[in-house]
Amino acid sequence: MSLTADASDKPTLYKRIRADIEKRILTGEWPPGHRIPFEHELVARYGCSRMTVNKALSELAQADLIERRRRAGSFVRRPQHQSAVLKIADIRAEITALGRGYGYELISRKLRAATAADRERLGVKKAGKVIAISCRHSADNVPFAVEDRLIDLSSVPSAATADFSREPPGSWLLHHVPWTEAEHTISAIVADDRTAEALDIAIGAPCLVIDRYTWRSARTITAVRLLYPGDSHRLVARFKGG
Amino acid sequence: MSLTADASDKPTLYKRIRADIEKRILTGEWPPGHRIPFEHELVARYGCSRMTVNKALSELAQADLIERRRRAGSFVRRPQHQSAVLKIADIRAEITALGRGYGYELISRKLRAATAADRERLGVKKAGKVIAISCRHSADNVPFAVEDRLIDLSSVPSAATADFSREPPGSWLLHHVPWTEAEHTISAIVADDRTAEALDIAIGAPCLVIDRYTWRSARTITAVRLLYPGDSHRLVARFKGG
DNA sequence: TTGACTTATATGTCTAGACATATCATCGTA
DNA sequence: TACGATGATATGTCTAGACATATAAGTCAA
Repeated sequence: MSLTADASDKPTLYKRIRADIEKRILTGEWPPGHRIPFEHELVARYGCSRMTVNKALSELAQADLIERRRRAGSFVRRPQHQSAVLKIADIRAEITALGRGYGYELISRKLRAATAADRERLGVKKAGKVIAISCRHSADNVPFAVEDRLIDLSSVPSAATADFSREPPGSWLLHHVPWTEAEHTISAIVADDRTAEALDIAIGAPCLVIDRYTWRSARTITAVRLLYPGDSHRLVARFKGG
Repeated sequence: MSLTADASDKPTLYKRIRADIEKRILTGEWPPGHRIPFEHELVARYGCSRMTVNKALSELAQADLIERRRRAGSFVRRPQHQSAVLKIADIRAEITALGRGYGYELISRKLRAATAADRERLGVKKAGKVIAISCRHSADNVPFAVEDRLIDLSSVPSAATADFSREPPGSWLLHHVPWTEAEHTISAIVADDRTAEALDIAIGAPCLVIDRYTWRSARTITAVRLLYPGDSHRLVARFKGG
């Protein structure tokens, strides 16, 4: 081992302890189930107080890399049964990150009393007003995605006066509604005639579908369906863990 | 406000402080940009030491709910530009979670010297041996997904003797390779004749594609492509945050 | 063999201090 | 006006203790 207690340290001590342990886990030197040295052992090894070691281990536990059990010790966790994490980026950010020009076009915007279908889609019972928006995002003037969105005006009244002909509703909401929870569903369909025309692809071509349903504190905000050309668009996720 | 300092406490103090603040942020009472009370103010309010308050705030910062700036204070963060986190579950776990019977069937298994295409797919330069596996997962005897996998034997030599006719390679790898990193790409295609037959769907039907590329400490382990019937399969993600 | 009780122990939380460090605000100077 | 030095301040890290609590493991009795 080389858990040296000194070293010319840029990072603080607890970070170094955390990094040391993390490295051993990630390289497989300490496999899942392996017992990590007790706090008092690490205290002796690094020559610091227990609180410092505890902070390092607590953060590793919070990151699900280790599991801490009273009286037993700390153990390397088995990879989270093969689940992974995928990051879905904002469309504008995604296009900009690709170094391509972002374009936005409002297709339609309707303010109406919520129909039964609208209420079902938003998961609300009470009738109220909604805004239905249809728009298109493009990259270098090539259709990138079409968006079909419903906003619950009783949750976001200020959306009634927002100008969605210039700003995409997703960006607007992001800046006007603070913290949210959301549920995403990803699926695939083949393009019908309307979709094919909007995305400038062939009828029957594959499309990636993202349905996002957003709320805040049990209050529905918006439901959106994004359609991407399936053969050209890709969602990429990199993750560390199990 | 009702930041009461006492109360019949099941949870510990720092957890209660953290929950109090989190609630205010999530409900929008403290919007993005809002300055959270200084540590010394919270110390006074809760009647505890600074370390206790610090622990609560540190965890909120780690969860990206707040941002801490020296000398300035702690602030509610603006939602992470509309990125989200999606959990992709293991196929067997996914099917079992749905309360359906999991079925597995090995279609082919070939051990061979890596071809140029294999090396490209695995992202390795050196020639070596690989295992190519094709298999199918089903739910209640209905095809659920087809899997096409490549395992780098120089990284996982023991895979050569594994019995993939009984155990899915994904599960086997999970139990024999500790911690990994991975990259996922999700896209959509339409079924060609071979895929259509394997999944028992029509040619031209939409399919969801997940390409997963897994490595450990810069060492390639496996590359896998999963094909799901796109109209029936869904990836669902729930998340909290921006 | 099984079940109930006891004990040792590692983690969980907390304190009342300490010094370090980044940075905002102010004041003085060129 | 612009720039540079200075001090105030909030967070960042750390200490050397403390008591609480869950639980593995051992002990003893039914």
